[in-house]
Amino acid sequence: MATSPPRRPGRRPGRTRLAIAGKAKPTGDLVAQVIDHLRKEIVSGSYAAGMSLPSEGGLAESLGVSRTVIREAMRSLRSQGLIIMSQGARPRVAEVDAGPAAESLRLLLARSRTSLLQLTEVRLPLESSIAAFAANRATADQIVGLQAAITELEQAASLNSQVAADIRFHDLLAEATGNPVFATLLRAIGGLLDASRRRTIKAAGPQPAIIGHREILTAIEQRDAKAAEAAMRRHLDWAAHDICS
Amino acid sequence: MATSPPRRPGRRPGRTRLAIAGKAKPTGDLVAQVIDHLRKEIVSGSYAAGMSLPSEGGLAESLGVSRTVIREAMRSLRSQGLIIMSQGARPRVAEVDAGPAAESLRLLLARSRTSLLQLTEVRLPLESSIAAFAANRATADQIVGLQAAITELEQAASLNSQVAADIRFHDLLAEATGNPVFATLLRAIGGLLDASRRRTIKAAGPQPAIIGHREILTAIEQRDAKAAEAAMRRHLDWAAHDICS
DNA sequence: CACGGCAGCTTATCCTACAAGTTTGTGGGG
DNA sequence: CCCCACAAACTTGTAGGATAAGCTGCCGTG
Repeated sequence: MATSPPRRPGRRPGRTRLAIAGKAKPTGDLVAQVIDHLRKEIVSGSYAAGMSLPSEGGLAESLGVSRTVIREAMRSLRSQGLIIMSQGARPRVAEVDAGPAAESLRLLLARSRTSLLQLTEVRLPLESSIAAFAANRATADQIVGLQAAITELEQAASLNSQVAADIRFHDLLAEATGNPVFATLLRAIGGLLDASRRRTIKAAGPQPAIIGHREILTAIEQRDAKAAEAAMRRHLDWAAHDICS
Repeated sequence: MATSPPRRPGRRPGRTRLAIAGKAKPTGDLVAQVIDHLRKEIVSGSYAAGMSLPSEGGLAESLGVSRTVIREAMRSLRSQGLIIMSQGARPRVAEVDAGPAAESLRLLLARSRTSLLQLTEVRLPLESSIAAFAANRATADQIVGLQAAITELEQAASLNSQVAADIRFHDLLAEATGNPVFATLLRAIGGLLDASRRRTIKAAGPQPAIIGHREILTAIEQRDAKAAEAAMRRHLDWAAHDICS
């Protein structure tokens, strides 16, 4: 009727495209396109961590889709740990965090009924390599930090603080490799082993862990990668033995 | 006006709760509650894999929320790989698959600006262990599959199919460990190394890969874990050498 | 300058409508 | 009886508008 056609609601006919998408994307799934678009912007760094994203309304207008589509895309990105949303505030780009990946792994493992034993199997070679690399690369500061983590474990009174100190030592070790991939994978797997760690320390006390950590650190101080790896293997074998039995 | 109050739109006042949720959940986030609810049903097996879920409308009514909320929850579950949706069809519970978890890890690694060298450093101990475990556990069928993957690589004409066959061999190997955690981590890391694989095979041709794969498979057929691990180490060292230089 | 309050913006939820796809039931023909 | 075509019913995908609740920053007051 009017000069501008009133464009009734409902799915737009034909091949709808994002205003942004220069390349032809023959998929009819607008939400998926928006997810891809925003994810690329975030991963590439166009939207830096901590930065505020445009509002839903703004994105809807600039991408030429409805707010419904934007909201669904946002919900997906949020569940992937890429953005943080709270009512009233504009969505912000989340800091890089291994949490969502660990959660995703946890979900998978829960559904496929994987055992702690299987996690331990993966952890063993991973942490062994971590120990070896750390022996070659740990800086003096990092060695001091590792020492501090051992002291923390020695002086920890509660089970909670003991477990925390144990985790801290292993995290610092992964950091000392200078390779963030190790730290990431370790945290993803390690997060699933928290309950097991707890049980182990509760049953045997912190002493075995303290001894194991000391052996590992000694090998690292001597820059002996093989010894560090062997010490880590012994340390984890002890923990694994406790799981199986 | 009517006997039933017309319940105006907008956020419901006070503490809204899901009709289902028996336990008090003081969160005001309806979508999160629906996600939790459905996720529990799926993980616990109340909704078996392959089964159809109720329609959005049905869920909305039975949970006492609007279809908008259901849709956003579904979108989140979909991005976590728990359900599969397509227009017109009711959503179905997805089979257990490591894809989404691997994708999540891949996303994390992509954001943390890791180099190829760092990825290779992690890949080495991971794949070495995979080879060792596979040597101990591969079934006859899996060994046949590995053989087929090598043949596929030998007969592959295009670079694309060569790379695909290479990836396939490593994936099958990870599967042969019987431990899905290995497969998941490998796929997450491997996905980031595709470009590198491509370069390596393009530069050196498929022959070195074929030889490496054959050595690994031979060790596995002989159930020699140490030999399999060593063969994998040589195979990857060759590839890594190509990256660095 | 410090601080409280208000206005505007933004998200969270609800609703309705319609397009486009799938599933299902029905009827006819073999 | 079985099988296929076809239509009706159902379901998801998208648009758009409305209201409630929460956050942010600006401004005025002390």
